[in-house]
Amino acid sequence: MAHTCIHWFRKGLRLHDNPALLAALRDCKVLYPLFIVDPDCTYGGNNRKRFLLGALKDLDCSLRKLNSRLFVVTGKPEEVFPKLFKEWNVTKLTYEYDTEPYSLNRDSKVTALAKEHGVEVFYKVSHTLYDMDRIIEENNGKTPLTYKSFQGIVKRLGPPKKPIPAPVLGDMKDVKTPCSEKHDEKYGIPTLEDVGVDDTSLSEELFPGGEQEALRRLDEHMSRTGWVCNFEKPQTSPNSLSPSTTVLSPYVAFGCLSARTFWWRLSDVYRGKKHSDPPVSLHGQLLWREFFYTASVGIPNFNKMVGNHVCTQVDWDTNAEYLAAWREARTGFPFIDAIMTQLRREGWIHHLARHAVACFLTRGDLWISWEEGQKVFEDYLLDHDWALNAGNWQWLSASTFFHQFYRVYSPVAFGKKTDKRGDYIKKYLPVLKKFPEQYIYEPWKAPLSVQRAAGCIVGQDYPRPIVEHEVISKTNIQRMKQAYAKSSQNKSESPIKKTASSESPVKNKGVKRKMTSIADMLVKKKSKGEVS
DNA sequence: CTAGATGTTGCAAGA
DNA sequence: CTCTTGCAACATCTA
Repeated sequence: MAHTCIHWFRKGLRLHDNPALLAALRDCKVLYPLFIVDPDCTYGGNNRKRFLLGALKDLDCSLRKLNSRLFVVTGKPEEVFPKLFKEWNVTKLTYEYDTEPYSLNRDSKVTALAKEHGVEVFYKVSHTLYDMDRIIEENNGKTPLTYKSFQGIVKRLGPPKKPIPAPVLGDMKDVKTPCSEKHDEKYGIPTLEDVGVDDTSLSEELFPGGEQEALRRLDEHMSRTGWVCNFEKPQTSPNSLSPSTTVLSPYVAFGCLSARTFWWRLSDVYRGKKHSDPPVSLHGQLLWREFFYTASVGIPNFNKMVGNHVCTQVDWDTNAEYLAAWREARTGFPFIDAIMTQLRREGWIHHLARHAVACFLTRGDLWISWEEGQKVFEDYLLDHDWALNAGNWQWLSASTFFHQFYRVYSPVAFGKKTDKRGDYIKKYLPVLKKFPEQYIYEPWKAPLSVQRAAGCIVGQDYPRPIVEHEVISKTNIQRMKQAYAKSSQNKSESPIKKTASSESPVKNKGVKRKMTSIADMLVKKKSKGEVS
């Protein structure tokens, strides 16, 4: 059977370990590699858009080497596809499975349209190490809520699948991509300007998008054998002047780098050597990703507090002033403001730096909902990932997964552990550059003479702290205590209404797997047996 | 059922 | 400088 096939790139912006693409090549004579610029997707802020366009350019470049091209079309997928199905006489559509609610909904619509047009749909799980549904199934339909239990499940499932190689010219000998003279005009990759980005507002591109860049960086890191084997996440620094971790996360988030490729390359490095283990190792980091992905599939309303059964309900304040000060790096706490500056400028901050600012925004100081922080990170983080962002915000706000709310990060003390001199602060907040070490984390404590000598008066040139951390963090711990007390009271008074099972609803806080989604019902049947 | 250990990454003070 | 301890104190898992 020789199909005319569209391979739809969404995430998974790569040729290596792309089983749906390879499946398309196996039985088609005509291939259209497609990316749709979907107006319903924001693609985040300017840095994320630049990364995406870079990844698309790289993809097009790699496809050219296979005598093919990338077709970029703007519009809602459910409007784009019917036109393309007809225009190109399409008989098959392939894509990588995506578990985000928006994607599931979109894909179910597109699948229905494909059916109407007699187009066969085929997809594969390759964004994650495992099929999330399989993990939940292995756990008797319950979503694991601790890393330990998750590890146990994964151990029973065995190591993830090995990645498959990228297609080579030989795979293309019976496949053509019809390209007109006007390809660039009609289907070219949009410019930054096209997607509404003023490129003069962007700073230096530290992490260029694309599969080639991803694989180059992977090679670079994997050659540091000792470093990889000894890697322990909590020992890495949130405020080093250059990243203390791999920063491969943006590449994994966009699918420029396959998680399975990353996993097995790590296994190669580990082989025969003593090495660190999950949760702190690099393998452990990939498993954290799987953990949050699984939770995002199993827990309804995962990116919200209300309607999220595992999330502690907290009476967060609405405070536009505080939120803006946090987002715009003017809280008056240099460590917090430096981190937020790095985030906005460069699109990446260290995991522990995320902890510091997330705790500060929510349970630690400002008492603002983690959902607000989630939105800001969605805009700024190059490695933004729906499931990980929601999961980590719940963790840091001590709403879900993590419960030791009395452990509060200090916006002053935490950074000192790894950067006593405040070099990181001085890099991102040059206005404080001349402050002596003694006051760099709390410039408001410096005598006026010292402030004058540093050429920076607190209250004029740099903001005064918006809260008194020592006081407010103690108040907030009490507020958290109340929220916890209230939520455990609610749980014992009104047990969750799915009492069909014999388990106690209090103990069995882990949600039962939600009903099979519409997308599953429509799509999943087709590739049963292909997926796991 | 209870008691104790554990949980990727807290802080401050003191030995 | 590294390690321990008290601080106030959560849910979850295991014995």
